[in-house]
Amino acid sequence: MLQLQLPDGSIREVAPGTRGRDVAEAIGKRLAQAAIAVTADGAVLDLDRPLPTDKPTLAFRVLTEKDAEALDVLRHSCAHVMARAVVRLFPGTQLAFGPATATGFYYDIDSPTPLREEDFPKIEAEMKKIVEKAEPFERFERSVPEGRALCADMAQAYKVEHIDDELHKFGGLSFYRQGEFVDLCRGPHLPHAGRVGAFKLLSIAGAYWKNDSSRKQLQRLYATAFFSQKDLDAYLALVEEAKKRDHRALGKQLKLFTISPLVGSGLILWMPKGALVRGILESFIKDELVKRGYQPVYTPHIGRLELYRTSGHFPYYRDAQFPPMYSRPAAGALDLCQYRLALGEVDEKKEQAVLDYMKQAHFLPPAYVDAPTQAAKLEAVHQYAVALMKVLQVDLPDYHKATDAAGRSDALLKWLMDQEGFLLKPMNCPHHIHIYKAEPRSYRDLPVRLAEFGTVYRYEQTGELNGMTRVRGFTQDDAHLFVTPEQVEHEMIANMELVLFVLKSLGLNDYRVRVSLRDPASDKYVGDPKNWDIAEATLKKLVQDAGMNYTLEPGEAAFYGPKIDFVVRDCIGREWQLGTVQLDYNLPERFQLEYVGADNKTHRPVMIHRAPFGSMERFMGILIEHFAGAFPLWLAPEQARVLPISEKFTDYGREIEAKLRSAGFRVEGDWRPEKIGAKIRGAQLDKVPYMLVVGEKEATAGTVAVRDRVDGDIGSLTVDELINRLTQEVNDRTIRQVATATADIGDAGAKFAG
RNA sequence: GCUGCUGUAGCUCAGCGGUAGAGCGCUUCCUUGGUAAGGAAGAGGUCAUGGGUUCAAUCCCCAUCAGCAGCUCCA
Repeated sequence: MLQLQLPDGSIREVAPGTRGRDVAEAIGKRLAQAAIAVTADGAVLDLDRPLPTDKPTLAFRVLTEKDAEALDVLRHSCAHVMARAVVRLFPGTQLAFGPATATGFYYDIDSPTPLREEDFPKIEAEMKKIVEKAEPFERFERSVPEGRALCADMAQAYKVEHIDDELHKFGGLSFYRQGEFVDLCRGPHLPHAGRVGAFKLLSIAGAYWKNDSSRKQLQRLYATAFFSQKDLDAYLALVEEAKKRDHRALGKQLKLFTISPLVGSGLILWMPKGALVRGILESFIKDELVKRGYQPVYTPHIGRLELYRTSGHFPYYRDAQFPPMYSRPAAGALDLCQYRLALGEVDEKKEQAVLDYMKQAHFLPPAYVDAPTQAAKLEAVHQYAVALMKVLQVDLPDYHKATDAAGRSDALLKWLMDQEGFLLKPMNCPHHIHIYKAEPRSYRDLPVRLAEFGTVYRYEQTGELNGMTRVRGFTQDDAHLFVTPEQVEHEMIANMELVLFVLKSLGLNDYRVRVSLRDPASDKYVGDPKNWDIAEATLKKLVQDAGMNYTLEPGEAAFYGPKIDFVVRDCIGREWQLGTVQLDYNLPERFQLEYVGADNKTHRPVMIHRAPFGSMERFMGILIEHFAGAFPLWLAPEQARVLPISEKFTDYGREIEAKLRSAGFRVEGDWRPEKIGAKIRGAQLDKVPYMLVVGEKEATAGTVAVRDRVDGDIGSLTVDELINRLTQEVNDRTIRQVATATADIGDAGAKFAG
């Protein structure tokens, strides 16, 4: 017998082979009718699937529409319904993956006739027919060879490939049949399609097969489903609400920032109001840094190429940087040849990256694109380099002596190192390193903490650019700490505390902590693995000791070291890295940093990179959404607006404005010949924290009628009382209003694949 | 970068193979009012840019630029 422990704690004994549905029926008829699926020890199972017997006791629960897991089941089943409709309407469609997501589901498909959004009504109509027929989802199992043959019979090439790549490792395969539609799938599913209450197709986009950009791009059909139309409508309304908070829309409306194609995409122009907020944030953090023993420095926006060759940034992120600036034109062209030759034999993906880069730089050697092999490509580059050198009268005997790509690359690089070349700085660390190096350092000087609002430039792919959150020029509230190995832990903790202090000060309490580690399978990381081990162990210990909720994420580390990242979501559910603290044993090595220890010998310091805001641009973008544009008083670009009842009180209003301004507040007045209602509406829409209504009564009494953005009319105050109130609120950095409802449009992970 | 969609007044958007419309905003005038929209008049557009098709293109086709959604990437 099998023992089931029900949620109320009671135990129910059932025979082996009993299905979830049987138990639900035994408990009650209405429960059986409402049942969607069951859970056995947390695993969700179909109603008609026999309960597992490998353990004598199971925690058992019947899932109904009220349970969150049931919604995932519904959505996954709806994905099958959608796929079935698409296959009916577009014969020959190949199916890939179709999982439920945090807010809906998608199905990746490859159709001979690509789908378009105009097809949505047709697909939805077909889905409706399927739902109305309420056919059951029937599970059946096959051995791997049988299942593979079945998929091949159905001409589902992606399913076959997936079986060959992954699923063959498991003993058998499961399928679900619904009418004429059969799909390789792990399940679980609804008892029948009639349980799908409401659904809507949302969008269509490209997605690479198995998320690999070197593989074929499929069409991903996004949709969502709920048990009721009411829930669907509520979700869609929530999404609409959230979109109104989008920093790109609010930034425009509230005149915080703008982007001009003529200045360049991904380059933020901070308008006066946005600049004001940024300035306040900068002073806020600067004051905090000085208290914590930081030394502010300034460094230029560009640096010698050699600097970034040494740091590793230039070669490593070559195609994600603005092209280098050489004073001799020959150098620029030969630099590209060198880049190509240095890579030598490369994989398909890197090859594509090189091609793209050369295209972008308007440099494609003749015969390069058509060259059939790697060797032929290299030869084309070589011939081009020879021709260039001849025309530009560059004489490199070493180059001509070299017999292979590596030798030629070395010869070119040697020459290029002597050329004057600059790079827009992609990172601030090399500059700060040279401030460290500018004087001999003793262990007594350490930690040296150099801080700067440093603007860096990175050539992000066009498809990545996004408002203020992903840009090509941004300012980090950057600092580099040079510490002894013994100081690492203490300084790391201090910096995590600083990040937390910043987030807390702004009421950003909804973040997650990511410990970004290296991917053991990748070769992109530099430095001694031993140092990596030390660094990673240190970070793990820190977050553990701090009792933080964190996730370990291999593959997320910087190429020079692991990091602790603070990740927040925007209003439409996308995640962005804000604050970051990074531990680095590598750059000190590369730049030969030293200090003299108590033993009078030289030692190598350790570097900590950290930016509590991340970048001013991204932080501002997130902050706009966090407050829905309604900044707390200490940050509000316009803190109060004087609203005269009529033009007769303009003079009195001007007086109030002047008094508040001289008390240090950012105040404007609405002097238009409008009625008070219209002026209030304007101020509310501009999200001004305080509206100061002045008319006959106030002018006579020497007061102002204060209207609060949140609470409305709060009665009359004298100017002194008002100043006291505002001063208090600014000093406390009071946060009175935060936008809470985030529409989880983002994909927080697939629930049921297949 | 890839796939798809989009680009019309300062903003949000309608529109059509026969050289342009609304609402808001702006300017001026009237109104001088008490806590989310008073009234009237007016200004404002090379319909993203460059080619092509056509008697004729804002509309159809191509390219470029820019934006949006997603994928990939992110020091």
